[in-house]
Amino acid sequence: MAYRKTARVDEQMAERRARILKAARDLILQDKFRDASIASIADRAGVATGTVYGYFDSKVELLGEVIGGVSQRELDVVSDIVSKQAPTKEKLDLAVRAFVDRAVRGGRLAYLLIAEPIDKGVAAARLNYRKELAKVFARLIAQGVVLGELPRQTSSITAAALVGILIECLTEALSGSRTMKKSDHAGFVDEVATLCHCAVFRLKSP
Amino acid sequence: MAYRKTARVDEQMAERRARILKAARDLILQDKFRDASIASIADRAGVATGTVYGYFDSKVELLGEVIGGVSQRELDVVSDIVSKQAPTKEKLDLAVRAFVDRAVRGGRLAYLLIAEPIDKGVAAARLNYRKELAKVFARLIAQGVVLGELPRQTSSITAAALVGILIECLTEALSGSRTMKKSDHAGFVDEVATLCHCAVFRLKSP
Amino acid sequence: MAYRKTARVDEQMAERRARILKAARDLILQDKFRDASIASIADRAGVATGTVYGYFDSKVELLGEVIGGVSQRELDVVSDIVSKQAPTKEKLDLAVRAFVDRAVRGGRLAYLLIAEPIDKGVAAARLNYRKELAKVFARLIAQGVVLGELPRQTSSITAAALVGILIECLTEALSGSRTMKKSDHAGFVDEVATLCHCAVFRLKSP
Amino acid sequence: MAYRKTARVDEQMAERRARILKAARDLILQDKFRDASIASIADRAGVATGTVYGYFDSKVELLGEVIGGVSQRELDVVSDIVSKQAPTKEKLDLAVRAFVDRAVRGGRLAYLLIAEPIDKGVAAARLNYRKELAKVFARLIAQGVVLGELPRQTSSITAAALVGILIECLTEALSGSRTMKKSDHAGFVDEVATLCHCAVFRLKSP
DNA sequence: CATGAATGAGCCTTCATTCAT
DNA sequence: GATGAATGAAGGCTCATTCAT
Repeated sequence: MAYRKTARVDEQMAERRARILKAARDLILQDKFRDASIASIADRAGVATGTVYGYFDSKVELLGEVIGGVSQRELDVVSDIVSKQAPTKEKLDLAVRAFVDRAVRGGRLAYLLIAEPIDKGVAAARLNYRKELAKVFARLIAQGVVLGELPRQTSSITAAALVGILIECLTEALSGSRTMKKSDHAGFVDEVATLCHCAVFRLKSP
Repeated sequence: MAYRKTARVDEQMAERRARILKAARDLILQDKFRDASIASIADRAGVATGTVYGYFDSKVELLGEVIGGVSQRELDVVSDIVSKQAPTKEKLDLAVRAFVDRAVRGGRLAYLLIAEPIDKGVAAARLNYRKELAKVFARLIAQGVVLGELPRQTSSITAAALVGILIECLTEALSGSRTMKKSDHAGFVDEVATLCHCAVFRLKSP
Repeated sequence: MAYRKTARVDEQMAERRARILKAARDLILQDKFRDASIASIADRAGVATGTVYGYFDSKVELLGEVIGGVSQRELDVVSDIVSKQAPTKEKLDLAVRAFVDRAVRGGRLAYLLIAEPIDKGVAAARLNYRKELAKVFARLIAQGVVLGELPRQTSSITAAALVGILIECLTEALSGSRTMKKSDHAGFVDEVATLCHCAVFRLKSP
Repeated sequence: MAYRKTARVDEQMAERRARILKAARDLILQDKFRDASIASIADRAGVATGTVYGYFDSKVELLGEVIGGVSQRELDVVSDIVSKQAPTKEKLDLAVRAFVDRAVRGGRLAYLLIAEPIDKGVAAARLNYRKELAKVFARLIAQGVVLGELPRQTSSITAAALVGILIECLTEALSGSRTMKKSDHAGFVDEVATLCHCAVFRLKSP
């Protein structure tokens, strides 16, 4: 019985943890960072403010985990594609399209990871996300170079450029409250994919 | 005598204004945005807190001017180059190199314009900076397309991509406290310039 | 147990709320309005400044409730008397005497409602109090006129005059720190009652 | 020459003093007390903030003199009437009508002396005004009693009542932004005069 | 004596964090 | 472990007063 009780308690706690994280995520997405006070988060999660501190050491840690959580999924998707067996060119194209697609569908989520005013300690999580994303791309590029599929280049720089292209184009596209039409969407994705392709292959005009 | 007195006072006030701006800039660069309280800024500038309000209407305005001041110079430099009479390819190359050069020399200043946690009201100034920069590039690209020097493309998207490339590569390069060696510097600028070139000319590998 | 705990907590909170209100009232009565800063009030109530905001949304609301609380009781007393079935003359006499009596017993409290320097937002509560009191009297007078017990007159003007008589006489009597002797008290109440009577019946000397 | 220079300087200073007082009065009348900062007053008077302190020791003293100045004229008018040789009944009527008339014409001026939120130190001036006004009436009443023209009464109480009637009726009439029509005006003055008459003669209905 | 920029104490309010229950 | 009221430091801003020029 002790076992079952503990298990149930663990379950409850896990669920509570998740509820708090979700509440934080929701608030950040809806109301901008600045309104995501511990009080609001707790309220939305249906727990007491003090309870939050039973699951997270500080606000910074909580928000950091929110960013981290959101980021990880994006990273995983891209990372999975990169890990596949396929020509570099194809993998890049797939990865970029997947990323853009998710971001556009996710709406303001991309914005959150990029441009939103943000709490001091949380900035680290955000920067880390970019760094990780760049790492994944850097791996793909380095592979491509070694395999002779790509020209020589500093993979970290190109990777950063890819992240920059993705982020800035997405921010530009998503920053307004306007939603993209389906037709626009396809064209947009194509252009961004082209830009990334060109950045990686670096064919210069004479 | 009245004249000299006024002149001297004006001088002093201008200097004080500059001191306050510099104090704000320094604090932002060193200690992150969040520590740039009016009290700290005033303290660092060697004035009383109330004095700050004699020169700026609010904290947002002050920080906005810090960003704006830094931004404008960059924008002017790039804008001037774009306005010249020369082939698009050349102008782009010059503009990109000038921008990167200034950013690298400016040290962590570029970082300020890009990735730093930031006050709500100040975010506007920062976003505005990116938008303005993108506008300048968009103008250049649109011209190039009309003149037949560039392939058809959505100038606003490419422009955003250029901003992304510049900002992200610079952030990557400057984010650490490490300073770049001179030899690295040249190579770095070359690569970024190449990336921008490729983004604009969009030559795709078969 | 949960019940008792909650009950006890509620009790404590109610007591704290009362303590804060009392602290505010005391400060206002003793030290004039302007010294009733949130800090002083909190200090006097033995709580932290932030605590005040757990019970009141803003300073204006707190001070408003101080005034309102005091006022409402007075209004209720007078209003109840006016609502009774009795000759106008008698009801007026009772109401006036009740009001004066309470004010004299309440010490300098009446002063608070009348003449004390006051915070912008709170002024509304005070003016409102006078207006409400005047309304009650106006109702009584209008009734009296309709019933033929009083001569024709503009009830709102007479009502205002009654409020003026009450307030000014009370202020005069209470403004000093001196307390009224019992014998004086009776005479004072009689005179004020007479004044109100005359104002309402308006018998002019030839 | 020394003499003339001094005289001219004195003249200038007197004028400046007057300008500052007028500026303060105007601001108080137009913008409510709270907006009458030393800076605004100085600005409106066309002098530097520091200059104000050459003519008044403190803000409290300045505002006090504003109230005092306004009050004195009212007091003088009433006092003059009371000092005349005439039946008490007549003098009271004249005094009351003069006071009400001036107040109604003066617009918000009466309100200023009565109900406006007010600075700590200035309250004294305001209370003093009421006290002085009451004194004048008390003198009239005491005379009337001695002369056998009025019934026995506590002159200070009746005097306070008169002040209350005047102030409250005027506040009621002037508090709105509405201006009184000429016909209303006459009726209003008549009623207030009647109320004061009745308060003083105290003829009670059986 | 006039000037007006500088001063800095003081105000209201917010909110991450703690801790008695 | 959950609760949520209490805490109090910190923040942005105002303004009466001072003083070097």
